[in-house]
Amino acid sequence: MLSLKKYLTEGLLQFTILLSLIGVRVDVDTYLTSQLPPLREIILGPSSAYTQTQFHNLRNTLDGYGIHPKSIDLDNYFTARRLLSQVRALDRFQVPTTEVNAWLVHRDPEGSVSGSQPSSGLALESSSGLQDVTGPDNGVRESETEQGFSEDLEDLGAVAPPVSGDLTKEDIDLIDILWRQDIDLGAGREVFDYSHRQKEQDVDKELRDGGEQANTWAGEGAEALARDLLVDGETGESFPAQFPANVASITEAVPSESEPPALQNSLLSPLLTGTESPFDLEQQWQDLMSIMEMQAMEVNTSASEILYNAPPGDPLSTNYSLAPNTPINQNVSLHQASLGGCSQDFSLFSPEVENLPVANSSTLLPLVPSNSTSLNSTFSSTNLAGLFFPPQLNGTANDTAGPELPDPLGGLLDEAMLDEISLMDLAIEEGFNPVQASQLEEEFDSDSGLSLDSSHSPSSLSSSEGSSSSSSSSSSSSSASSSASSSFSEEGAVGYSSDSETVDLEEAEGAVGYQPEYSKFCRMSYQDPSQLSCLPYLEHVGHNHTYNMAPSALDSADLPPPSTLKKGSKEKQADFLDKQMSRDEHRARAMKIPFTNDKIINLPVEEFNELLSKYQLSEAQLSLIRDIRRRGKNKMAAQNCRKRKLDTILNLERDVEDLQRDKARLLREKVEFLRSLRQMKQKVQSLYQEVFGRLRDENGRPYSPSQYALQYAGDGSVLLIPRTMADQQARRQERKPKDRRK
DNA sequence: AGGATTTGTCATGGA
DNA sequence: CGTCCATGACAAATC
Repeated sequence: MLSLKKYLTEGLLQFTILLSLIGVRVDVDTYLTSQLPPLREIILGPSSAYTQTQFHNLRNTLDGYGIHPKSIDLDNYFTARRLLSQVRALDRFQVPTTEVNAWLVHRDPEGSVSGSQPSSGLALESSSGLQDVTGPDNGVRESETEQGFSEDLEDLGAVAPPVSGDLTKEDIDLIDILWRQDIDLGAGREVFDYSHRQKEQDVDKELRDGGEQANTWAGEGAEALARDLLVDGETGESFPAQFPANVASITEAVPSESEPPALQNSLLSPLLTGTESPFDLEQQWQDLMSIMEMQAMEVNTSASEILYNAPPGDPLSTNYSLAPNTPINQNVSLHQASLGGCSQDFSLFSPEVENLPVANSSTLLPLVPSNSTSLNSTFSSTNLAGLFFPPQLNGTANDTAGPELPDPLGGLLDEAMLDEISLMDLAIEEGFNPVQASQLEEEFDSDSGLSLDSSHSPSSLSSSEGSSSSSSSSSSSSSASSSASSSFSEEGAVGYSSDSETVDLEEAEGAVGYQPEYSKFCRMSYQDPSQLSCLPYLEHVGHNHTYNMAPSALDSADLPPPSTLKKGSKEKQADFLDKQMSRDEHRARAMKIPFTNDKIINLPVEEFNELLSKYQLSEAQLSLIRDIRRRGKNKMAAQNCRKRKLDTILNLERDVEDLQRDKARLLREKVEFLRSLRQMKQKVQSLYQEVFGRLRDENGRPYSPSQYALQYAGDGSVLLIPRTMADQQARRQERKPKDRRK
């Protein structure tokens, strides 16, 4: 039965922690404060809450070596520590959300930049990037955007934020997912802008010059593309069969770029390097922002030259310098914008271009001529690839390719972030209501972690009480353990006399006995006089809860009734001292016990027996002495026990508060995260539509959204594929996550 | 007077 | 087996 109690207490505590953190719906505070019988009774109830829990065991086995196992204060300390660590562990478990949230806050287009991060300019860039995205006149603003781009580079370099070194894998995964959205989108868009313009020119020339389009591209540094174009036999679409040869020439301009084909890598590289410490999220975001900026500007050689002239030591410059030069497929050059990333730093993709699956599948229209063999492995390592980017083009497909194309991004987002979103949605639908969210936001705007305490149980002690309790507990243990050797006043009340006999006797005169108001201040500090320090002037007050008990038969002989009316001060003093004495002390005096109750009680057994042997004591005396010892020890034990109970309750209270704080914080973070996610989704969708709308087939006609869809491949390329194929791939892709989840 | 709280005590069980 | 300790339960003292 006892073990069951212990189990219940401990288990329920943990269960409470879990409930409050897992189930948003479970409100521990409600259970505790609303007096719902079951939980409250179990946790705080008269029996189980007071039951000694496994704290001892935990402490002794984990980190309690060398410490007296029965020290109350240590109970408090270790319990608090253990529970706190649990909470923090849970918090750490939630870190992904936290980290991502912080990151996303910066990209808030409204410029709601968290104060803790120094990238104030970033939000502005973000907004401008958005404007560019939606702006109808991207091409017109060529020059200014160009300038802005270079400025951006400087800014980005200046704002490079500190690296958050302890990102967990979940962090990185989530970040990468979000990163991919924007990167891919921004990339695709930027390329499309360029492609679009190119297209318009080239189409005209094609009509005029026939097969001389390659020459047309020479000026743009893209002549090789035309060479490599393949014509899809089914659709008639032209697509690059392999990576453009001109990339090499472009990369030459990059100081530290050694591998020419690394251009394509830049799209994914920021993500892939998420696991690499030196690359921080802020940087990634800045990259993304800059890419978005780039999409509004004209990509031409002059711009590239400017960029390339950036100091070689500037990593940002080198990173971004690649983007303008991106070779562009005349049909669909989605990938170029995505190459704005840091190819130099993250040349993860092998230069050797594996033959695209596209080549095998004639129906596929690879928008990006590049594909990398190392991509799949790299991505699988980040756990992202599977989610977001199907390893191979024909091997996987997104949900995007719905028959009626309404949400082309659905696949990108819904599938890629299936896990996260579903979890969050679940949480939102089940346990999270907007009212709560807004409340949370309001509460946390005040930056007060304790804002939830308004609903706190009235029984909760004030912090001062708690602190006094804990401080008292620390000193009481020493008292309990060392009191054996300390002198004990025979006149003082057993258990809470001062450690000085003379002080007790002489100064107790001014004491007024039990004073409840003081006892409340010095709660739980009755055992050790030193604990009265919270009220120094009470130090000498014998905190004796003297009973006005009727003298027992033994006492009656010797003890004058307290009501004896002798006016002398001596009498008064004796009277008072009598009152101060405990029953056992009266008895001891009555029986003429030759030593103090303090010794009787606190002496070790050997010394105690030694002491007894020194005197010739009657059987009654011996019996009384043993009773006194037993009762005295039990009294202290009872005090310790009650103190422990109280500490346990206080700890539980504190734990509940902590959990409430954590829960509220997590909820707030979730809200912010979802908000950012929503914005991202919208942005991605608009970009997708814009990109798709700018696509033209070889005849200059736009693709029908009902027949084609853009697909994001695992290597960062974007493909234009027929809907039917997209459907198939989507179906195939649906099964994968389930398998993986097993 | 009576409820609530504090404290001491006893019985019991585990170490 | 004796001792010590923890704790539930009870009662007295006190507020």
